Parts: sequence; structure tokens; C-alpha cells
Amino acid sequence: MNQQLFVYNTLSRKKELFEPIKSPFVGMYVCGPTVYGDPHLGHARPGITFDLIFRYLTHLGYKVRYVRNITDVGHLENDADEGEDKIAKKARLEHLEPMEVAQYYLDRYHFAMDKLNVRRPSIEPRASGHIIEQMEIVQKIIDAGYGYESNGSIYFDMVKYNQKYHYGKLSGRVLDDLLATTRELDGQDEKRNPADFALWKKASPEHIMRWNSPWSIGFPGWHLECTAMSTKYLGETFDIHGGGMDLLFPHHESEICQSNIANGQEPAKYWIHNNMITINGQKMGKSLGNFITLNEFFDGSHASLTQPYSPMTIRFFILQAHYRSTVDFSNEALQAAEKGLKKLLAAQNLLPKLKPAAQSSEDIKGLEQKLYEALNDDFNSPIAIAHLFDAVRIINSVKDGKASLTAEDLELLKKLFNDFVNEILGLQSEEVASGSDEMLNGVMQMLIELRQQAKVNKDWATADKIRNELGALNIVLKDTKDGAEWSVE
RNA sequence: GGUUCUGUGGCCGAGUGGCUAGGCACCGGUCUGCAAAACCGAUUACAGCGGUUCGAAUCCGCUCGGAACCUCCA
Repeated sequence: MNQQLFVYNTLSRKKELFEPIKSPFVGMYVCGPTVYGDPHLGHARPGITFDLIFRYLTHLGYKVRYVRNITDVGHLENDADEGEDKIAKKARLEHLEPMEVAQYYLDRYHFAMDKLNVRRPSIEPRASGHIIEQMEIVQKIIDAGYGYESNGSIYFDMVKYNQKYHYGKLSGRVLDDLLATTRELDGQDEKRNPADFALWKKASPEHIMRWNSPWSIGFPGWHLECTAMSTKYLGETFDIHGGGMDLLFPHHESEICQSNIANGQEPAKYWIHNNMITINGQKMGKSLGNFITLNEFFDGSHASLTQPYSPMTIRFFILQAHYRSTVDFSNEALQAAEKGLKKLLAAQNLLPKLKPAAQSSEDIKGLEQKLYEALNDDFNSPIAIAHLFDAVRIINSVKDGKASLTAEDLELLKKLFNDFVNEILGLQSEEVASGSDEMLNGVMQMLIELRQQAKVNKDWATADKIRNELGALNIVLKDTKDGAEWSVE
């Protein structure tokens, strides 16, 4: 392992030295999607952010158990009023099982994440599969005297909690302020206090997902599933709890309350939150109706897109900003990312073709050091990418004979690109083929020879015709000192 | 209203006290039959005002602007 890793902990609002509770094991829990709509660009942010963290910790040698839940309970009842998409509507009209809807969108989510080269978590538990565990936590909280029943629903007694514990430590809220500013909500009159949150809700007649319990036929409160599943698979206290910044309050704050009472300790040592993706300066979200789905990016079908963007372009676009910054969507920014990524990967493809020299004119070991320093500083991917572009310049210069690298440095550079570009940043070439297909390769060699002959005869019309017509087929020809090169775009 | 952030060049986006971030775009050059790519060079910054300091994009204060959260949205 290289140097020390520092991570920004939302709990302390500082970068802290990362020391796992039980090294080399690392437990990481991240709040996953609610599967009732198509995955959009906003889902890509935490997916890629925690994929980077997962990949980097693994690269450093940690044994990471990464748990990311699927929320498929409790959120399916009231989507009919606004922003309902066609498929959900269709599902309702055709009287599909709620699980059918959840499965449909879960498959779509997996498909999009796979395209983005986001690794699947170690465990992907579903809330609906952990109702018993959630009810057990409710019972523990009731037994401890912090949960009370009201009309079949169970609520968490926040005022009592705050007497002994510090409510709001994660988000910086003060209970008294919350009591003064909480808005009118359904079921508010059942609570002793507006800040109390539901542990178990009695199901209204139109609520389609419901379970029997000692208290009522109903469903678990929305903060409970993460406490139940993280405790089950990672223990009462684990290393990293992640999620979007929008979940900080009240979701994560409430998880802390539940863990403190049910388990007698805080759930996580490090809280990591990714920032939002914005469009025209505003958060991209389902409830705002300004989101673009990932499939729309992939095929360019959304009205505000001037072209399709490949999954790798989107991944690179997100990694070019630090995960704690907002990143603003625009066609211009996406196009810049597309070109930058192409340049980066083209340089990597060049690496095997470089000829070693007796001496190096560049400091590759120093580059390695800088790459680790960047990622050790709270997973600073934009800095790492900037250093990789320094390497791109070196590679291209070596190719042009303007710089030199020893065989040893070339090997190290190959390893660095493989480790950092492919394994850690998770970026891969999307080229369909370049020389791997034997038949295509043979045809291309023939065309290149014909064109070379035309060039010798100064028959520029024929030479350009071959190049242009190949270009129309997305095969790009480049003339270099050592003859023509080709690649499929 | 409260809490937490934030304001960097044409665009995106790093950077927390002195040292060229980087990418894209634009301009000039090298190479080239032309093109593309690549390389070299130039240009464009730190919202405003005040303070601390030998020195501030970076720390402090104020003003103005923006965002997230305070409703089951990543």
C-alpha cells in the first residue's frame, strides 16, 4: 500500500486518515436506487462515485464488502399524481404485481450501470426481502422506550432521543429549529411531535405493498431498511456509509438514531456523500421533471441532447469533477469529455507500439507517485486525470521521437494506465475493432496498399476517395511516417 | 426562515497563503500532397468591497448571486 488515504467525513466535515475498523476488511454501505423509474444521469453519480471508491480500496489491497440496497418497498403508492412515466402507468393499468414493476426497473438499472462499467456490489439486498429484520428493529426501539404506537403506526420519539443523544450531528440541524419549521404532513396528528419519524406505517386501503405485524398490517418506515440491511450484512458498526447529499437529512440522520437505540452504537465510522448533477444550475431529479435518462444519453433521443453520448463519455465526464462538487450538465461539457477521453485512450493504445530507449527523458516514477497522491487525497479523480494527460503528452512525444523512455519505464507506464485508467477509473476503450478481426484486417491492408500506390502515382483523387469512403463507414485512416493506420470509431 | 455548501478564464473543472492544474474551444507554428492526429507556443481567471499578512483565488467580515436539504428525489 502506498502512503495514507484520507477521506472527507461528513460527520466531522474534515478529511480524516482512513483506518478500517478491522483491516484489511472494509465494510461499505451505500443507499441504492428506488426502482420505480428509469435510471437517469443523477443515478450515475453515486453509482460511479462509489464504484471508484470500491475499486480504489480494492486496488490498495483491502477486502471490501460493498453492500448497496434496492428500495422496492413503500414508495409505489402515490406516483400517480405527477411525473408518472408511461411504463409505471401501463403497469398500473395492466394490474401488474408491484414486484413486476420493481423487477422491470431493477433490470433497467442494472443494464445502465453495466454499460457505465460500474461493478456490481458484493451484496445487493432488497428491502422487501428484509421485512422481518426491520420489524425486529422496530421492536427493539419500542422495548428501549424510544418508539411509541399511535393508531397502528410506530413513531420514533425524537424529543426523548435528543435528551440523551445529539440529534442532528450529521447534518448540523437543531431539533428546536426543526420543531418550528416542519411542514404539514399526512399523519402528523398521530405524532407526539412533528420531528418524529415513522418506523412502521399502518397501510391505507390504497397502499398495495403490506405486511402483517404485531402493530398493524402495514409497511416499514423509509429509514429502517438501511439500518436493517447494513446491520445484517456489515455489523452494528462498519467503515463507510455512502449516498447522495440529498439523503443526508433526514434519511442518514435517522439511521444514526435507529442504530444508537437498536444497536447501542453509531452505524458508520466514515460518512461519504456525493454531490448532485445539475442542469441549468438546478438539481437533476425525477421530482423536478428535468432529468435525462441514461438510455436517452446512450441513443441521443432526448430533445436537449445534440448527439448521443457513450457510457464511457458519461463516466469520464463525471470523474472529471470531484465527487463532492456539483457538476453541471451541458452538451458542450459532454463533447469536451468525449474528445478528452478519446485522446486518453488513444495514447494508451499507442503504448505497446513505443520503442524503448537507453535512457528516459521523463519521470515515470514521479508520475506514479502523483497518481497515488491524487487518489489518496479523498479520491481526487480530476487531479489523477490531469496527471494522466501529462502522461498522454509523454507518450505522444515518445512516438514522435521527441522524448524517450527505457523499457522499464515503458512497462511501468503500461501498468499505470492499466491500473489507473482501466481498473481504478474504470475507463475502457469502446472501439468496435482495430485489427482484431482477421478478415477486416486483410481487406484493410489491401485498401491501404491500393491507396499507397495511388499516392505514389500522385493520384490524390483516388487516395482521398478511399479515405473518405472508409470514413463514411466510421473507419478512420491516418497517415503517419510508418504508413497508414486505421481504427474503427 | 433554518441547516449545509457554493461563486475560478469562451465552456467544463482542479487548487486553501507565495510555485504553469488539466480537458475542450480559439489563434500562431512544426509535420503533411491535402486532411486528421500529434507536438511546440500565445491568449483569456479567481463575484464585489473591506480586513489580516512581507505576500490572498486561498484566511476573516460584509454585500450580491447560486444550489441542496428542511415531503419516500442519487
